[in-house]
Amino acid sequence: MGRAPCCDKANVKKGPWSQEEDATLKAYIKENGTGNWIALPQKIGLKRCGKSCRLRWLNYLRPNIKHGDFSDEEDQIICNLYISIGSRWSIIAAQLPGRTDNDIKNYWNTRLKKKLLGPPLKETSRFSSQRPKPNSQTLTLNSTALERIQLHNLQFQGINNTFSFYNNPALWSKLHPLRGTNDSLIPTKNTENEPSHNQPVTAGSKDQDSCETSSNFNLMQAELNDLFYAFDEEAISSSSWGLVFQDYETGYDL
DNA sequence: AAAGTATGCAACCGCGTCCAG
DNA sequence: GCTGGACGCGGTTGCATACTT
Repeated sequence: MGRAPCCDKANVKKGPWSQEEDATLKAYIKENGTGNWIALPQKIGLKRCGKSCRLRWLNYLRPNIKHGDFSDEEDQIICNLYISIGSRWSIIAAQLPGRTDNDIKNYWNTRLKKKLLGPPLKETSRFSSQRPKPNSQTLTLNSTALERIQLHNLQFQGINNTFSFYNNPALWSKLHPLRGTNDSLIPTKNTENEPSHNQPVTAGSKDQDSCETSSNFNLMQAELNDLFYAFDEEAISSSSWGLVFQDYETGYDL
């Protein structure tokens, strides 16, 4: 016995929304606000699933939704947060006013990932012939983990680049918007007695001109430690992980 | 110009979480 | 503490459009 369906699938319209449907939904919410999404379609005579109405409202109809190209700063924020917390799009979206999680997810999967990492890595003969093929679950976990490591590696390589994140203190506050709160989302290895590097980094909290490369390096090292602790223990310890770093351009092992 | 392929994005699906009863 | 309904989220699908051959 499974879960009861949220709506009568047979009598529900699917696919793109018409202007009339949009107008009906918008007018109702403007008048009454959002409430019970499941009951809403019946109230206003829409042959839509309540979840579909919610999605349409959140992603397109609600005020102040920003569509169109992402700025470089938004790219940077998405990239840094993806490294820090992975594919938690709703949290990432919360840091980008006007952007929706769906928008960011699509943007990442279709464009930003390619822009930063290059085209998808083809399976190498080494991987396919010498390593046990991971099951689909570990494959999914690994690809996300691997992307994050590769992105971190790119930032590492860019340490001497004036425009890189690590040499751009103005962006630091954007890296850890969740830090500085008591409910940090990123587990760290710090014990209570150890000095914590996991402190909020805020732009202007120190003399930006005095930020030497070495301190940036320390920051980066600390973040790399955090990164590994953020991964599933299973992902790190699994012998089936097949972790080989490869250059996306050349395909050579790093 | 037509067919095939790639890309981008809106929308759907299923599952985990939350919370009232 | 348990249960069921609703919500919220991330992954996936499907379609329209753009691009290539």
